[in-house]
Amino acid sequence: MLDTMEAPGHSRQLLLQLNNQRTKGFLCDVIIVVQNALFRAHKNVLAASSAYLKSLVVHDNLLNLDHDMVSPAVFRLVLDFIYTGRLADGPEAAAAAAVAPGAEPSLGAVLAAASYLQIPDLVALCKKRLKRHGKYCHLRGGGGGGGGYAPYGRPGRGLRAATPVIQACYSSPAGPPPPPTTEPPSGPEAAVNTHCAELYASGPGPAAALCAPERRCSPLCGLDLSKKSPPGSAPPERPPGEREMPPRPDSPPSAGPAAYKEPPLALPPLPPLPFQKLEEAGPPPDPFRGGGGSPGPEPPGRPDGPSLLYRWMKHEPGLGSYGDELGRERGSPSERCEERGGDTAASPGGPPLGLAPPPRYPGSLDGPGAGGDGDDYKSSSEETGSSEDPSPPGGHLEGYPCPHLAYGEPESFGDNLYVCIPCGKGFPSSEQLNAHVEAHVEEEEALYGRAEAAEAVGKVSGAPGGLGELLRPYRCASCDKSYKDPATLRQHEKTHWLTRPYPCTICGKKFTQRGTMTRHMRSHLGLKPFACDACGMRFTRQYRLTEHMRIHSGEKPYECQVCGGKFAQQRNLISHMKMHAVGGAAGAAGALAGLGGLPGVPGPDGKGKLDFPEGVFAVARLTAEQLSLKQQDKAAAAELLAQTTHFLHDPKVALESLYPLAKFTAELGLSPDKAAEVLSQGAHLAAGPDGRTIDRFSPT
DNA sequence: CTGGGGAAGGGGCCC
DNA sequence: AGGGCCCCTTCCCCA
Repeated sequence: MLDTMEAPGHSRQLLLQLNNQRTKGFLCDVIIVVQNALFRAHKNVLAASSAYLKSLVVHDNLLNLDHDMVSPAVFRLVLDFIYTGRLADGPEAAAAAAVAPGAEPSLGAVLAAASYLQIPDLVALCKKRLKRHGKYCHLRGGGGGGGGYAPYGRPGRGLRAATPVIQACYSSPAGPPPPPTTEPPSGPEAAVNTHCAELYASGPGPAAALCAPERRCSPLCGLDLSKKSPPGSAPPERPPGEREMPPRPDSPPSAGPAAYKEPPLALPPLPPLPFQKLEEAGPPPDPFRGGGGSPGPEPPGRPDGPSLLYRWMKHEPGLGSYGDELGRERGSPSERCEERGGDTAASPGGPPLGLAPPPRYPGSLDGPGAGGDGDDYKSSSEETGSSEDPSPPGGHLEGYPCPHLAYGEPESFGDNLYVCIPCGKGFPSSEQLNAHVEAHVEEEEALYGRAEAAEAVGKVSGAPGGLGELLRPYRCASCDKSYKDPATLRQHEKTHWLTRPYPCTICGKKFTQRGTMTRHMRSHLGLKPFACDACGMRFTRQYRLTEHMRIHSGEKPYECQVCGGKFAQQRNLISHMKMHAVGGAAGAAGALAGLGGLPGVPGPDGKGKLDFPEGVFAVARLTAEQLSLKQQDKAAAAELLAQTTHFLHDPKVALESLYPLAKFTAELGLSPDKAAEVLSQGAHLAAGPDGRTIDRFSPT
């Protein structure tokens, strides 16, 4: 039997590694949202440290802490304590204050947070320190009124006016917070980015300023995904008596996204509200903060959402600095990777550097909304496996210019630490990567040069393409699609890239367009700037709100041409038509085609009225002629055939599905028999001599 | 249990 | 960058 032996310092070393990984975001599987700050951490570590967090991480990958209970600055200290066992003091706190004046958290606030989060060790530590300062008794004895913790006003370093809830929190450490007695912090302390593992949503305070690149607060910082609420889309006023929505005494403070959801009556048990604070922190005014409880006007000089987002994009390693900025910022990936390269010490026990396959997306970080998109992930990985993938054998990160972008931890690239996003090739030096990127730029220029040349030729000679070519002169070399302007073409061409240039920093999913990525990020963060005036429901997109408003107006502009059913959403009409298609392909085809005949209702291709191939009309004419129909029936027959677009592709199906056409043919004035005759003859004509369907007819 | 409808979330892509 | 629209998908409710 082996004697039990203990490696000295093992636990400390382990904690060191965990903290190291946290600061790099490596294997972080949970995001904690505190007001407008986001912290990344490990569920296991949180669960092992805090009973409260343990209860939350089981269910969510995104936790929202009540910032009345924990300010971002305080939570940073708490998180540091969890991962180090030390409570920052002295220089660190002073540094925090220097960076964000007023952000220096008070010991009382830390104690309150520790109590709130149920971290006994930290509670004990705070108490001990407070006693040492002779202040603990004050805290305990404080009154309930606002500013009741005046004893901590500004007693000294590390102690400043704390959050209004210290006392209440302290008195009920395990419970959820009572309603705040004063304004929640909205000042600079609301956004203190002092750690690498944080990123920020928008909000008052100098979050963006704190994220200056020189602070090297990457990988995550300065994220603003808020969005201006459109005029007239302001969140609705709540009914009297509901203006304040204090945390429910029986629920964790993160509960309650439905807090702004009307009506309160039929509400199911309130699900957690992971993002409410983020929404509040965003530009749109939120009446749910209460009339008198609004955060107040934004501090002057605060960067607006887009600019903040822009800055984040610009400074974020690997994020958004590619694509259009391919040439301009191509040095960035190198620098990032240099930084990352230095991180390799973070995993000394790990495998030696070597080409490793790209990491799978951390499933636990899929976050809300990722569920239905598994195929996207699949396709993404399929890209990697594509035969056209220029990646070297063994593969390397596709679209991971600098792996700490998403995960913070160095990946294994072998010597090729410098990775080109578009093609995924790795290079051993930034210079080589730059040279390679240069080639991409030249390719682009050559491409657009060709497009312009082609345009010029087309204009002069009236070459193939005619009007279309003139209207959309910028043609994609990969798929022959053409566009009006080079920017759109450039945008489109990214869809052909093997690697997508815009990865999500939370889940790693990659996108071809920055806008899509930021929209995706909003879904992670639950930012829903578009509110329905009628019911208060909020949406991530204006279009969704427009769609939603039809529920209230009763407008159902989309009508089924088969059964007359009306729909408020076009997508539901389309799915409805598929149901018809199950029962009769021709009927569905006719009905779908019929959409094209409805003003304002786009056809199944979604591009407006259908453009029937001239061949269809040719068949219709021939059919009508051969059947010797009456003149008006000829027109009806032609219309019938024209509407039945599937006819040309599968006449057999069309013939077998005549019945669903009955309604339509009746409207045309054709008897079912006559309609069947028309279709039958049309099918005969539409089929080639060998029985195959003729897809294209030349106009006669 | 199943199918259909209503409503909504999310991604792609063009303008 | 943002808006808009299309498509796919999911969830929920109800018959």
